[in-house]
Amino acid sequence: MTTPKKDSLYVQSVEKAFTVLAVFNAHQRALSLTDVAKLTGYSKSSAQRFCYTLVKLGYLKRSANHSDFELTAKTTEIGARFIESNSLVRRARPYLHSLSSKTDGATTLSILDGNEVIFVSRFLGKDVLDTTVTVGSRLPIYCTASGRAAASLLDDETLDQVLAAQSWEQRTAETQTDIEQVKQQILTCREQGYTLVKNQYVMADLSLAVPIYDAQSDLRGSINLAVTTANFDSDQLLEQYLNLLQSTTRAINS
Amino acid sequence: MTTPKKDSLYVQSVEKAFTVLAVFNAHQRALSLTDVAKLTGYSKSSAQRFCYTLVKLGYLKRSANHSDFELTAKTTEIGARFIESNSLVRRARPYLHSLSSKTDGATTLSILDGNEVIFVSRFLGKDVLDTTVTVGSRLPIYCTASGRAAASLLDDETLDQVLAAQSWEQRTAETQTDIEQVKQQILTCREQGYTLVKNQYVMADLSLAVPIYDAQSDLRGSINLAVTTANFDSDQLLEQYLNLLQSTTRAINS
DNA sequence: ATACAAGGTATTGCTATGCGATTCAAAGTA
DNA sequence: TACTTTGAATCGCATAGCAATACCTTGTAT
Repeated sequence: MTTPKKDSLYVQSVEKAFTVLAVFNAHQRALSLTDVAKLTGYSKSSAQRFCYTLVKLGYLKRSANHSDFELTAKTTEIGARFIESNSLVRRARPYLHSLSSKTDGATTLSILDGNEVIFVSRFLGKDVLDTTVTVGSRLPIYCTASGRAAASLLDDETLDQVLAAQSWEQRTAETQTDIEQVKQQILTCREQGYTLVKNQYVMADLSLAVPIYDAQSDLRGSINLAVTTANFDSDQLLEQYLNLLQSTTRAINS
Repeated sequence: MTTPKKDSLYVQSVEKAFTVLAVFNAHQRALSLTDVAKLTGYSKSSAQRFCYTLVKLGYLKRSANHSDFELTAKTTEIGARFIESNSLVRRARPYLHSLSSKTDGATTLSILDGNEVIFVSRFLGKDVLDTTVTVGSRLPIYCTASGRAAASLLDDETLDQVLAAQSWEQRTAETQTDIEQVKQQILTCREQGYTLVKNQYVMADLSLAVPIYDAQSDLRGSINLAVTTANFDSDQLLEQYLNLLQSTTRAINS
C-alpha cells in the first residue's frame, strides 16, 4: 500500500467520477440522483456535482423523464483508444477475424486484469448465437478457457492469490468449484500450451484457449476459440482447430 | 451556456482526468509525464497527479521502460457498460450479427454524438478485410453512410450546424466536399428512408444505411451495411439488400 | 383539497483537497 | 565532467470541492 505522503498525489474527485460511471450497468440502466447517491455512498450533493460534471463532459445524459441519468455512447470512445493503440490488439484483430470466418465460432483476445480477464477483441462467426458478451466484458478466470489460459502465464504465488479471489460460484451444473482441481488444469495448460473448457461458464460452451504474452506492453492474455457443444465434441475441436489456433497465436506474436 | 452560478457544480478535476486519458491514441501509444503535460496543457505537477491517480484506478499503467504511461484494457469496461445497458444496442446486436452472416459484409449500429457518429455495435462478415474500425470509433457525418443516415433525423437547424462543423477533408479522390451537395443527399435520405455512399470515406467502401430512432433512450442513429466495390456495384447492393436492411431495422425497432 | 414525503435544484460559507512552485534525484547528452 | 532534461517528492496555500441547507417540484395518502 502507498504511504500517506504518496497519496497526496491521489485526486479523490477522479475516483468519485469513475465510481459514479461504474454504478450504471445492464441491471441499472437509468438511475436518479438519489439512486446514484445511494449506490455510490456519496452525499446527495456530491452525487449531484459528479452527475452534472459527467453530463457536461458527455459521458452521462438525462433520460427522457428528465430525472434519471444514463450512460452515453461517448463512453465507448475511451476503450476504443486502447483498442486502437495497443499493438497486441491491433496485430491480433485481423487474425481473429479470419479465424472466426474459418471456424464459424467466436474468437477472442482476452487480457488479464486483476482477478479476471477482459475481452479486448472479439469476432463472431456464423454459428454463434450469443451476442451478449462484448469487448470490455469481464469474465472470471476459474471457469473460462480464456481465464485459465491467461492465468497459466502467472507465477505460482500470483496464481494462488488470483484463485483465492475467485467467486467459485456454481454457474452451471458442471462448473468445477474445487480450487485444486482448477489449479491443476491451469498447470496442465502451462505445460501443454492450451486448455479446453466445456460447460463451465455457461452450458453448451466449448472453448479452446492458448496463452499469449506481449512483451511490448507486458500483457498476459489468451486467444480463445469458442464453439457450441451442439456442433462439436472435445476431441473434434482439438483435432480440427488446435493446430490452427496455435499457429494463429504464433503469427500474432511475430 | 450555463450561468457562472451553475458551474459551481462542475468538478474541474474530473475534466482533467478525462483529458489525460484522451491524449493517448493510436499515434501516441506510450507517453511520458512531460508529453502528457505538453499535450494537455496542464502543469507538470498536475499531469503527475492525474497520471498517478489513473494508474491507481487501473486505467493507465507504466510502460515497460518505467517512464511512459499507456492505456490499459480496463478502459474498455466503461464503454461495455453502455453496450450492455442500452436497450437499442442490446436489441440490435443479434440482428446485426445475423445480417453480417447473411451478407458477408460489415454491419454497424451508429449513434449521433455531437458532430460525428460513434460506432456502438459492429459485426464483420467473411468478406471484410478491414478490422481497424471498432466499437467506440468516431466517424464524420459528411462522408459516411452511417453519418448521413443518422443526420437525416435531425431538424434543419441542427443539421446545418452539424454540417458547418464538418472538416470537409478530401479523404478520397471522390469525396464530396460541397456542403449543399451533401445536405441534399441527407434530405433525400430523409424522404426515401435510406442512403447509399460509395468511395467517400475510404476507397472501395460501398455502404447502405437506414436511419433509426430509439424513443426509450432518445437516440438518433443508423443501421449500416458495408460491402466492398470489388464485390458489388450500387444497383446490386440496393437490389439485394435494401429490403433486408429495412426489415432488419423495423425488427430492431419493434 | 390539504398535508406530508420524497426527490430534484440551487445556494453558500467553509475547509481540506488539489494546486503550483520548487527541490531533489535520476537519467541523458555533449 | 558539466549541463540539461525528466522523473519523483514535498509543502504552504487558496480556491475548488464540499456538505449542509433552503427552496421547488412531484407524488401519495387522507
